[in-house]
Amino acid sequence: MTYPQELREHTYFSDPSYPFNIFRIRQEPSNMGAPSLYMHWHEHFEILLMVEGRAIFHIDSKPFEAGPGDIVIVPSGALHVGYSAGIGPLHYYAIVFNAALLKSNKTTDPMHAVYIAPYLDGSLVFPIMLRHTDTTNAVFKSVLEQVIQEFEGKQRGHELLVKSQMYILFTLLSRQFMPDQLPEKVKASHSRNVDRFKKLLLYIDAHYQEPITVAQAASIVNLNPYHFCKTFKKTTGSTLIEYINFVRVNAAEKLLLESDLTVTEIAEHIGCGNPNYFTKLFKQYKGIAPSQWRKDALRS
DNA sequence: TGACAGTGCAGGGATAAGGT
DNA sequence: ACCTTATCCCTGCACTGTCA
Repeated sequence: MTYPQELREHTYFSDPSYPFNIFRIRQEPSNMGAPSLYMHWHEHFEILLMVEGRAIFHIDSKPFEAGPGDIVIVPSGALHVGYSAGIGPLHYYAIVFNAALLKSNKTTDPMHAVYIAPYLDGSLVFPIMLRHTDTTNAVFKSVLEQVIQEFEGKQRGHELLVKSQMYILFTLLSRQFMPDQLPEKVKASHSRNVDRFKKLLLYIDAHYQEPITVAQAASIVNLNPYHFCKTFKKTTGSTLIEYINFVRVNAAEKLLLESDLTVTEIAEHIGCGNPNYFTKLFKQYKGIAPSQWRKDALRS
């Protein structure tokens, strides 16, 4: 089970001069709606390549349902979260890279300035969803598969080949989509709410051990509680309580793995004083009781 | 964006049963 | 004996739909 929580603030790049990484996310058959991608944002680009199963990704307020072969492009700085949309296994790749990977060292590179730079600095954006049924999807998918193969193969010089492939991908995307840009007004309409909620999510990450009410959360983002509930759901795809519980269960997962605390102690530690309720919650999100999850995790 | 009312469910308490 | 899990029941609050 992979919850790339680490993607949010400190995506792991083994070499700072090569800001590129690929995460393979595999999720066993679970209840529809099970979270598959921790809600997060970062200054990097993220491209999701669906392999198996179906998932719903909420990216800057908008839901996108994706199936095998679909490509999801998460723009730099976008708030995003993913949920399983089926009961079968879910498998996809998350390709994460910083704009610095493709930034030209040459200050006067007109081709780079025209075709690449506008997307790196955010003045232009690609469409978020590239369906497997789109005629051009196969080309982009093929490039991504080569990137994954090269990255996983780790042969000598793979860094340069991956970088070259990403140049090809950006250029092909730019060739395809540059004439069809979204108006600036559309982009601006979402950015305000997203920025507001980033502040709140930081607060929740730091205070999930404490009770957090809707009223408190609403005051952090300067909305009244009624309007807050709707806007939060619209922006993130989940309710406030669902999100807080998800953060708590993830924290519990870490404690189960890395500490000797009892289930009761962990329940208290994550702000869930009642161990009965904690067990119920954990099972709801993970499909298995906490003690059993610990046994399975330590065995494997 | 705010307010209101109705609905649903999160969360807690109590209890019992099973496992170590 | 202690810990963990499951189940039932109740209360209060979160959430939604609607209207202004």
